[in-house]
Amino acid sequence: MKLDDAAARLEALGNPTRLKIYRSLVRAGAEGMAVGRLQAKLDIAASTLSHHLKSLVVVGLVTQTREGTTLVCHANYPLMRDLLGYMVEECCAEGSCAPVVLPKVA
Amino acid sequence: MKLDDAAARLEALGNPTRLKIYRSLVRAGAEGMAVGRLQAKLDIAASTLSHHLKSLVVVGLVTQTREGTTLVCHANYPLMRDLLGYMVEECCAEGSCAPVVLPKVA
DNA sequence: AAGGTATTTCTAAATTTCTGGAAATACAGT
DNA sequence: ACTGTATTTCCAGAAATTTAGAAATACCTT
Repeated sequence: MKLDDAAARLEALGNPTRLKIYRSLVRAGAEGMAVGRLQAKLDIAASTLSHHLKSLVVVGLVTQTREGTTLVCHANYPLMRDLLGYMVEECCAEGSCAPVVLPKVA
Repeated sequence: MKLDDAAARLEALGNPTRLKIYRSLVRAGAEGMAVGRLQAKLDIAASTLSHHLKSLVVVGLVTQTREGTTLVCHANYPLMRDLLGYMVEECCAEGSCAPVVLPKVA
């Protein structure tokens, strides 16, 4: 991962509302969560949520799949893993925040 | 760590210039790096650098110690560890980005 | 095609961020 | 006290973000 990409992803997560969105999607697990349910849960305007979701989708942290009229959102776990891996590799010193072990996905 | 604090720290790192600053400080290791050297290395205006450093200091990711007229900056490793720990705990699902092992500092 | 639900896009206003020149401050040495 | 180096603060402008109402679009059902 390039530094600029990492920064863009950190920026996407660096907003309380978007971090809540992302966390909700992580907790929703593999089945994900529809935009509408996300909106009810977080109690924000639909257009506002849509903008925030777009920010997360653009940087790849969230993916969306249509199911009829509803759009289901999913946290992109592998990308988060890569991002955390980048942070550990580039922004941690041995013996302080590292060693952080990031095992390969089976 | 609270969600709002995590978001604030991610936002601080979510800017290419600030991420470069932080990475430089990590690589500088325990002795840290003076603001002046950082400025020469990154080739940005002194006032711009000062603003970015302040952002990092405010959220606790960077600490500063005076040595005569020069200000030496240090990456706050334990806080980065906490931040990564938060991300793993709150924003990772078992078996996907987790398991990420964050051993305690000795 | 008509109607209903889900979501996005348009538009806009308030706020914040980013940048850096200029001036001010901090500290050391003479 | 004066000079010089290091850094911050003041100021300002351009650009981007955040928010959300209103209108538009997408899709399903009948």
